[in-house]
Amino acid sequence: MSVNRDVSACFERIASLLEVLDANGFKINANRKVARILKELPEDLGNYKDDRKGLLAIDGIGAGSADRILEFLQTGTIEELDRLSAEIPDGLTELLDVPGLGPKTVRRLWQEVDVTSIDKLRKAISDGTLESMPRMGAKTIANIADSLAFMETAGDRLGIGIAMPIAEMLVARLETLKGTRRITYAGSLRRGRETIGDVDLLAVTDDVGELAAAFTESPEVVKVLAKGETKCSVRLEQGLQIDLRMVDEAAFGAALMYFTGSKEHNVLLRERAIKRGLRLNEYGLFPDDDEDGTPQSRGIEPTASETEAAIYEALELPFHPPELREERDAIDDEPPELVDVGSIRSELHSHTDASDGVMTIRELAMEAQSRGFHTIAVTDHSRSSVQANGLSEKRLLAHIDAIHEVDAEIKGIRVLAGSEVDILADGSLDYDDELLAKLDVVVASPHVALRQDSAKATKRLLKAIRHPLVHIIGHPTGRIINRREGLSPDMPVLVEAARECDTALEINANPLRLDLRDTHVRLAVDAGCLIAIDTDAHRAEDFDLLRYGVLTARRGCLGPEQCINAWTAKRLHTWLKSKR
DNA sequence: GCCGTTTTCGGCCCGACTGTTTTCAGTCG
Repeated sequence: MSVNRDVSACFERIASLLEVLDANGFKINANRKVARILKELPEDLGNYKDDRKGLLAIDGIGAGSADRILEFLQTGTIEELDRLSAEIPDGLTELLDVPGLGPKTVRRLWQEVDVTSIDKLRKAISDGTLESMPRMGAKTIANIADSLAFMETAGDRLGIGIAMPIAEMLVARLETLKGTRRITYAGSLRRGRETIGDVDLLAVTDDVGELAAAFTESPEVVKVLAKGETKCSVRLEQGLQIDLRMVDEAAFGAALMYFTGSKEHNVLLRERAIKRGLRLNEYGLFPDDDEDGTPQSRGIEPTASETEAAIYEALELPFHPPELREERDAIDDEPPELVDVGSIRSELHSHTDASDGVMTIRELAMEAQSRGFHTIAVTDHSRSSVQANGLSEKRLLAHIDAIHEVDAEIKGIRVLAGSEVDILADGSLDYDDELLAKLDVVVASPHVALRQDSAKATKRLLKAIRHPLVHIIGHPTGRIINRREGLSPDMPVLVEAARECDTALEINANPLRLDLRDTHVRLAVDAGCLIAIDTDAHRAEDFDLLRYGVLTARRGCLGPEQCINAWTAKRLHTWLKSKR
């Protein structure tokens, strides 16, 4: 799949180069859109080598892009990219990554003072060259210097597992202010994306001054980026940017919709509004009278504004849950029924102190019961996972007995004996079939050889999927977000085999993993696969991670029918036994 | 560059904030 990434990077670079050259903005956007599409594409672009028609069938890819993709697949390069690169100094586009520097400024830096890289920019600040430019005052220069310093320490986008608790902490604190009537988070966090660039908070308050002050003076704030009548922005210690927008109660729905995004979803909604003689902005959906100035500033009554549902309805569209507001989600498609945290009734992947967890079997079972589950599967590591204290065959046999004892003791929940069995590099499993057959649940997961090539990974996982004693493939790619790419198997092939063999694919809910990822879930759901959502709990509080898995599932359109954790005990146990 | 339930040409979302300059351009989301 790295070819997807490579081609996507080419289009992103073409867009940046065009931007600095002051090309047509729509052309720039079109190239950037193609870059996004290719980055998210769950199938390997290599499959399109002889399939121009297939490329053209993808929304957003036209003849020009299709030809350039094919050109890259055949020659390893794109002539247009080489040509544009030759026109522009090498380091110039990296200047676009400096917060506050846009294409216009970068172009001026290049042409007026020969600043063509971040290093040269630093020098131009320190030696005073920048001050000589028109429209380049002391504040602007100080902001650029600050951005450069920030870039040195800033890392990747934050994982949702870090950003969500921060957002919830801020919401809980600002909620207690006297004037605050409502406050919630929006943005990519509300859409449940696996990583978060910045956090958007939306509030209704009777006292703008109080809320703005409390927000910008929060102890975690290291820099106030903006502080206006309706919008404040700050940066926290972790490098995370938080935007706070304050709106009128009557416009809350429109604002929530607007700040939840995605940007691309908003654009589609606005275009829809225009076609219907309406105008949509963060203040509401208004009749468009073609006059100058914003409708809200001219006292025009909105057609809808108080709730998101009212706006979708007025646009004659089905309501879209936040998780289905990405660029890939068609706006006129009726969203299917989705799983939610309340519909999850079992946990099928968990660890005890027999391997690398901290709970005893009994503690684990009691915790699962307190969460309202009808079934908990105890799935400690297998013998090859030495670092995780994996169980030898002998220890596993004793463990199975211990699990059965607890199952007999505790009423109200079924405690199943299972194992998280390593899928070895060649696709074979870490225990022999005779032992696997004694287990109620087999979760087979890759833990080693996670850098093997795509073809080998596909073969390896196929073998595990087709193994008649395997119920679930745990964290199928083994990726760790921002840290390890993991395997890149041919997903369409895997999901097809999983459907045929009635083997479930796991969404590992740990926010560091979220594996399957959302686009893979969508592929698996469309193929008719069974999906498990498991927390991979090692300690009691890990059960709280379930929500991240559910968000990912929802982004992949997973409904309760295809999610084995949402099934009744009877149905789940019948399915488990069908593999015995 | 892409797209079509008015279009194969002519459109392509909308507003807030900052900084620098007196009316707005640039950036961001």
